[in-house]
Amino acid sequence: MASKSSIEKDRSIIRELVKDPRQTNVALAAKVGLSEGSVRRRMERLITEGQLQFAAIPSAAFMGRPVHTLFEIQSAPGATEQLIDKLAGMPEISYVYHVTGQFDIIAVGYFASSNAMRQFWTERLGHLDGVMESRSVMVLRVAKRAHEWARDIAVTGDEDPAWEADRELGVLGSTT
Amino acid sequence: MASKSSIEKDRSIIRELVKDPRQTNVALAAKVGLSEGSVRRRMERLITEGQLQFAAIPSAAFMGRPVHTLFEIQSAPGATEQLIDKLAGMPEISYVYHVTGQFDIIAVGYFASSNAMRQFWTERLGHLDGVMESRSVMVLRVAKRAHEWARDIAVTGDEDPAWEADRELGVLGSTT
DNA sequence: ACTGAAAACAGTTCATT
DNA sequence: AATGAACTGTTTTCAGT
Repeated sequence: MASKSSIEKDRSIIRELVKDPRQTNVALAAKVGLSEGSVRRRMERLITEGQLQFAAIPSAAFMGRPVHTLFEIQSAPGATEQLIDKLAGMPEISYVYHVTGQFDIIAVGYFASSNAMRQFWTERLGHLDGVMESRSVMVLRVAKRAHEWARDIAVTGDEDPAWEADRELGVLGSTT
Repeated sequence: MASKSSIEKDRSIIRELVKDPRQTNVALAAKVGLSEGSVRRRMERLITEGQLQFAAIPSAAFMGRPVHTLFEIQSAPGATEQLIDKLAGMPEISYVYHVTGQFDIIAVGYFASSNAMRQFWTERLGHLDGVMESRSVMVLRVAKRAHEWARDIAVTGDEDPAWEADRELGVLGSTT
C-alpha cells in the first residue's frame, strides 16, 4: 500500500489522540507507524499551529455550577462585535458564538443555581449595551458531547491558513 | 491558615489542570501543596468518578469539516428521547442537548461544506421520525470556548452522586 | 531513526488522622 | 479505614548524533 501523505499522518495522530488523549508517545507511535521522535515533533507542531489542543474538562456540577443555560441574543445593528467581546469577558459565560438567523449571538453559561442564572440574565445580560432581545434556554440533558475545536478562537481576521490548501473534503465519505 | 478540605483540594487540582492540562504531576503537586503521589491518586479517583475528563480536541477545519452548524428541533410529543438517541448516533453530529423552550433539541454538527450541511439537513434530519420542525443556524465565529463537562453524558438515570452533598454553592461568590 | 541521560511515573510501605 | 509522605524500580521523555 502507498505510504500516507504528511497531512494524513497528522490526521491519524490526531484521531488516535482523540480516542485516548493521555496515551504515551511510544504507544501512539506504534499505532500510527512512526518513531516516537517523529510523533512527538508532529504533535508539538500541531499544537503550536493550533490544529490540536488538549483540555482538562471538569464536571461543571462538581465545580459548583450545575445549571447549564444557553442565551440567544439579538443585538442592535453594529453592536454585535462589541457585545460578543463583553460576553466573552464574563466568567460565567463559557461559550460565545456569532451565528446567522433571528438571533446574532448564542452564549452558554454555567451557574450555581437557577436563581444565579436568573440574576445574571436580568441584571447583567439585560443591562448590556446593544442587547435588543434575549431568550434563555435551559439545558436539561447533554446526550452527546464529542469535543471539536474551532481554530478561529481568538483569531482576529482573515488570514489564509496553510492547511486550507490541503483540505481535501474527502474525509467524510463525501458529499458535495 | 486552616488546611483545605478534601473537596477543595480536588477542586484546586482541577483548576490547575484546566489552566495546563499537560503539566506533570510533580509540577501540579508543587502548585497545590501536596505530594506527587497524593495528586496522582486524587486525579485517578476524579477521573474514574467522572468529575474530570481529558480530551484531545482537533480543529474541525483541519480535520476536513469547516462548516459548523446548529440545528434547533421541535419534536413530536413523546418522540423526544428516541430522536435524541438517533441524533447522538450520527457521526456528523457532535453535540446533542435536550433543552427547554420552543425547540426541544439542539444538535451541533461539523460538515465538509455548506452543501454537505444542506444535504444532511434536508435528506437525513428532515426524514427522521418525530421531527416536527427544524431550523439551522450557522456558526460564523467562535469567540470563546472554555470547555466544561456535564457529568450526565451517557448516564442513564437518577443516581445520587456522592458529591451532591458537598456542593457548597459558595464557589461563585454567590447568589442564591 | 537510534542512543543515552534525566525526568516522570507506578507501585509499595510506613506514619498519621 | 482513609490519606499523605517517602522510597524504589521501571518507563517515558527529550536532546544529541
